Amino acid sequence: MYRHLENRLAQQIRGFLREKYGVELERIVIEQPPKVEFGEYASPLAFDLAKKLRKAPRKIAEEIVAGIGAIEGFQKLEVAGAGYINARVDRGALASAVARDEQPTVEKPSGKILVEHSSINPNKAAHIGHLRNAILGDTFVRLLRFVGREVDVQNYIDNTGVQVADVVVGFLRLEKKSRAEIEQLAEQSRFDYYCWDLYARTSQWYEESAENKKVRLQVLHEIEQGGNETAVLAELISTAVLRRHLETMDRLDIEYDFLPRESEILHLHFWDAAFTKLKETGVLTFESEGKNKGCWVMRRAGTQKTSTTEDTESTEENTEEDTEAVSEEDQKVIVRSNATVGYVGKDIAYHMWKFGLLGKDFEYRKFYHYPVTQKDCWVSATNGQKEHPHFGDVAENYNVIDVRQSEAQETVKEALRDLGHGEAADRLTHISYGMVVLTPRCAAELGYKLSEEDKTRPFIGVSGRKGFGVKADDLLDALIVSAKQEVDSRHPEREDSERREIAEKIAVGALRYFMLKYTKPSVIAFDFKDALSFEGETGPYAQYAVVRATNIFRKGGFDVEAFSKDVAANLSPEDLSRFLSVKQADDGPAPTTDDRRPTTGADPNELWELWLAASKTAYVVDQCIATTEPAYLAKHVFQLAQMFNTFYHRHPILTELDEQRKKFLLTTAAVVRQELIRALAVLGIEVPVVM
RNA sequence: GGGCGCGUAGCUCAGGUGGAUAGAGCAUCUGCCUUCUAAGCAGAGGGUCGCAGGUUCGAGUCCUGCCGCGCCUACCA
Repeated sequence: MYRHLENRLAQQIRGFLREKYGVELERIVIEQPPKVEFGEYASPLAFDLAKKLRKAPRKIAEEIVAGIGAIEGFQKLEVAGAGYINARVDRGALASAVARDEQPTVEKPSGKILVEHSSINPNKAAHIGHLRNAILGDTFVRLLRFVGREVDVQNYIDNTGVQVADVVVGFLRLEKKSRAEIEQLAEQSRFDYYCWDLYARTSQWYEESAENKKVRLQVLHEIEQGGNETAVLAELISTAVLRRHLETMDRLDIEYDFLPRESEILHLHFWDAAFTKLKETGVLTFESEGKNKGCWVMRRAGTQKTSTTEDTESTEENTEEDTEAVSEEDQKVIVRSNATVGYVGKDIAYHMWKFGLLGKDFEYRKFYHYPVTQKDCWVSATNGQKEHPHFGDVAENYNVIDVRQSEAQETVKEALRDLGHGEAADRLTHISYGMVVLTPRCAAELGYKLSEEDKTRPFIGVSGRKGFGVKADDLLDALIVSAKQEVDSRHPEREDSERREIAEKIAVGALRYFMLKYTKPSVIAFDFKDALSFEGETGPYAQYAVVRATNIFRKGGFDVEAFSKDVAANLSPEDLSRFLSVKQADDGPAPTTDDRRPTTGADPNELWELWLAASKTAYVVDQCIATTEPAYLAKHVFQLAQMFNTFYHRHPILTELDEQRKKFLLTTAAVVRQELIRALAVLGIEVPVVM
């Protein structure tokens, strides 16, 4: 609603400027005033116009305000300071729209969106770094679905890489396990933990001798080739670990639709198809000498083309070596001299498939059934089921991958562009985010021995290879234990199973919020103290605000859901306006409020701020999508909860004597509660019945 | 060397396309549970926004140069 009004205001101003001054501004800058006393919107555009029109800003602002006329939904415009134009909305009308839950229809682009996230190597337990990825990705999916987009969630599984080979080596060489024994272990509830340790041990074992490292290459080769016992073991292990990852993420309400695996990219010859096209179009060039002799290489993303095919006429600058050559520095090897393709190459093929440009498709079979939502997650296969959903062929693609992959992502885009699919490249977005690292203190708490060098560092990187890191399930378990203690002491009368369920929701709320409150570029220095906190800017804080709102209704003998279903029925826009508008008492000082007993003379602005914040959710969601930054919504949820808590303290509702006012306060609580529940759901956070 | 990112309160972080008095949380200190649950509220202290220039009515925000930190820069995935 808030967004809607802003657009209307901007349009109106634009039209007026065109008519009155003949000026066309590409952007009408509208911002949110620092205080609600200044109105709901403010524009400094008179300052910009001052130069163009050679008039004082204040004068321009006055002319605009005087000449623009009435705007639907707005009370008036006014000039402030040296030339600000402040706009005041019709509070009753906006509040009424919020209460009616009016969502102005906005046209949305058509086409399916593919969000790829998680992509955890299936050779060990998921850790906190993977949590950030999955939570960021899942929240982005929820944001898109909130605005009505159709989304497919994919989780790319690299099941043929060295990481998997390492665990296979561990089982065969270090543990000397038989296939039957491995099968039995794979049945264990936390097989991924077993692999975590084994992977670290194997990595260490490689350091012992060059001989050991050779084993790794041999095993890797066998896996890639397929059709042998080693490949079967790799499949067995990676599938079991993958299943564990899905279980772990399901604990956080994170689901996937499709799991494309590298083994199928290989066996269904995706690369061959891509390679042909890449050669035809000259995207890849063969190096016949130099450092990369015998390789097929590509120009590194971001580097300049040295030769130009058409548009420019820089022939005079062409020197002999310049013809099609890319300097070695700027080369990215795609196909190695031994004719094997690197990971970027496979990624290019995969992305061609995503946009329906490869001319090939996976085969599919059901892999995992989500017990709660009853949905199925599909996996790629070489001979799949006949009936399956249609994946791929999407209009847009967002990849959630940490910042270290930025260059590789750019290379993929560059390849698409050079293949002549510029529009696909433009619709491929890398959602890049910073690493989750351990503070030295945290690493010490976990019992890791730090090298002298590490001790001087500000933080320690998580490393699966070294076994450094906090496992996702461990963190979640710790959060549940901590929440459970609190729930036990607060609600001893409830069943243990119910208390457990409540604790789980709190734990998930805490964890998801923790990962979302940092903006993407920020490196998260993980610390148990912060992550395990349920106070202040946390998920449980917002959940608690909702529970409190619910309690008002319960104690008052109202049915919240029934009341919330038709909140608007309680009050007319005029009633709302009466409670939310400041009496036009000529610019005197704002009435001072007594914090203790403000029941009668409350500041309408303070209540209005709460309603206004509640109206901004859709606006914030749009912003999150446009900037691929879910943290804004997390921030918004916290601010709304914070304002609600203040409101809650300042206005005892059930003891309110004025019936009309009581109804208004209840309506306020219902509206904010509803809005918080909705916004929390977009963050993937549910609210428990009690806390 | 090149590319990307970061540097704001003791700590962890917000500060959309330059705008009104730079904000939260944690930690510290002081109050508030016979009240709709204190996972809360009210208040206090705490800032040369890394440094130096520049652009202009106006810079935490934009430009340049430094300083410090991280990541990427493999015929590993």
